[in-house]
Amino acid sequence: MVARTANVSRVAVSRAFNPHASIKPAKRDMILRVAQELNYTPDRAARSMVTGRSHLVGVIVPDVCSPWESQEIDALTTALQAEGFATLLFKTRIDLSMDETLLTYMKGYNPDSVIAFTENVRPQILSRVLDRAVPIYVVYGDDDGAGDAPGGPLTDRLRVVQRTGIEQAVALMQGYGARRIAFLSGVRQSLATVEREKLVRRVLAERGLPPPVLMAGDYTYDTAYRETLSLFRVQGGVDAVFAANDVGAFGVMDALRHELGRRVPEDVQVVGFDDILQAHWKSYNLTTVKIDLIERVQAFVRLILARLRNPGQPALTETIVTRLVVRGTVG
Amino acid sequence: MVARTANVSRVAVSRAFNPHASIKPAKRDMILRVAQELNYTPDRAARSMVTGRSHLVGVIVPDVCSPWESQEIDALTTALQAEGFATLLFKTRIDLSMDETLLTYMKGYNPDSVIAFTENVRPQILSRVLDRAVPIYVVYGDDDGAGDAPGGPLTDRLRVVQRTGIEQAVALMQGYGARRIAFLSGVRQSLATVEREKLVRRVLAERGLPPPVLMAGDYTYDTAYRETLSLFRVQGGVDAVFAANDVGAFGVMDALRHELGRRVPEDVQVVGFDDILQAHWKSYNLTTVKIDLIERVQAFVRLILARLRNPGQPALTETIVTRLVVRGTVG
DNA sequence: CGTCAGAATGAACACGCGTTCAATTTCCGT
DNA sequence: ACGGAAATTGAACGCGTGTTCATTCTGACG
Repeated sequence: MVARTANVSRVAVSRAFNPHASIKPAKRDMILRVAQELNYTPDRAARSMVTGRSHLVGVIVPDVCSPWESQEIDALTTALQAEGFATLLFKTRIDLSMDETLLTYMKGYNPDSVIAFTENVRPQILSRVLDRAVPIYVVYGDDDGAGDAPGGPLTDRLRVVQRTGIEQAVALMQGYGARRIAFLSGVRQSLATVEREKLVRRVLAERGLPPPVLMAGDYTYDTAYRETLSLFRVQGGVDAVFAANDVGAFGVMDALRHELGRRVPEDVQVVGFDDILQAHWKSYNLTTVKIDLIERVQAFVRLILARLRNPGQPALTETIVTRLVVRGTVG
Repeated sequence: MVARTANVSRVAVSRAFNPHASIKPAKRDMILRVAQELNYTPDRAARSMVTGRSHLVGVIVPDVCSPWESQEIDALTTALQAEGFATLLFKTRIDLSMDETLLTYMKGYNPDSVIAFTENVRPQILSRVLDRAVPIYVVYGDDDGAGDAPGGPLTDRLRVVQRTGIEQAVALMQGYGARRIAFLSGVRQSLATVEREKLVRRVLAERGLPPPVLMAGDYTYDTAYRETLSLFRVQGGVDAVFAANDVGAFGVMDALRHELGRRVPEDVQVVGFDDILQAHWKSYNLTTVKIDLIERVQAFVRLILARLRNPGQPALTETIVTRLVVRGTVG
């Protein structure tokens, strides 16, 4: 024990490690020096029992492999680490089903906050299972459907405005002559993809274009590849494909180029969604709707810190806006 | 409190949640039912204080974005979750420098085990900072350099045999006529890449081939792209490129095809390392040396469980073997 | 030198749990 | 019905902290 070695009380050691505690500077320095020699660190578990702060942030993700999610986790972990938090990572099943067992399991670790990238879990469930942590919910719709009802569960929100980027994308495609546009969806259960499809349909209608040809994807490369083959072998006249994510767009492009003999963008235009790092790889050079990762992660951190600073305050909302990044797959 | 609601002692509640405890089945069921209604879960922090088990596994990674690492984290998290552990994720700086501050920081969470994918941190440091957890160290060399000295720090090891896959790769390239082979390295500080380069040099010599032309990479696409341009614009006669990782191989291929007008594999052969999910994408269809992710993760979990079952036992070692996956970038 | 406010100190307590141990109950065989 | 072994129970304790509160020390001012 550090206290005995330094000939001080155990309380003094505690104070030495807490910046706001009242202790004589010389004494603090001495204790910290002894602690370092003894390789002592305050036990976070014991500390969290008395402070009620675990300094853990639970992150629930369906698929860490996905470039978009891994890049988000990377940025988030970096940002959290800078603020003194650690990332506690959990995985749901690939179909986005959020097992209530998993939430109960996570609750045991007493995270200070929870971020669920699995959009299909209702905030009601999240709030019911977790007691102390206020979950952060990512909202894609204009109507958020998260149940703002007073007396309802307290949930902070990050709203992603998808309409801006989608409008720019459709305008660009139309400007280069696209008329018959297909939409490759993501996993059906994903609220993000449902909203993307709805917006694409709406924007196309507003611009006097026919409704989108629907392709049933699941965010993966392989499914996008197969769907593209079966669509273009049967149906002609599709000028452009709007994919619900970048990886899906890659699958579309590879099927078009390497199996169907079509050129991108000369024969078929392709637009993706997310702007993952791979989107600028020369083999794809993808024009895509960007969700700014830095902005998004900073918004998460702001929400977490604000909520922890004042746990009782009403629901918080941050908003980020998408925009089109123009590269080489349109026009 | 559950105990009061169910009219039992607090001890009974504890026993109800511990499978090996002695309690009448009917009583346990009743308590668990009441607990569920009250949304009660044993606090892991409090539990870890008395059991000495946190059920946390610290994972230290330089770059979650990298496909290889994200895929490994994904598989590892799934496997750990199945065994009742949670992944505690930490990020080092991109240059692989393992900050001792980070380790001290992590120590506070009291992880049951630590896996460091940052290969340049010496086990001595890892062991000195962490007290309870026995770290797992990934070893790529034939001579492991981890300091097996008795009295040295206790460290479990996962040995990756890289020679097998490298021999197969070189044999295949040579079989298709390659003679002058370049090697694109990874980050200089990475022990994995140092060993890969050493082995490539050795295998080339054994097969009567000239030593490799060295390209200084850092595992990223962009650097690989640039290095390829500067190499092939100056020096002719390079038949093939052996990249230290798949993403680097992608950069090489894109530079060759989209900027230098060379065909792969007709003009230049390319081989990668890792076999990430993207390696089978049609734009690349990369022939690569596979490190089997499932085997690797299972080995990690075996090491963790074995060590926890018997904390005092001598150092454990698991071994996995690489092999070539033949696709379309050679021959 | 005396006084008093503010800073510094340490004893006691609580956080929520698993475990030990002695006391009590249950169960089986006769 | 009885004895004894086995199963079950609950009080007390400790894990390593931060915090409260009463006490002691420090230093400045009159």
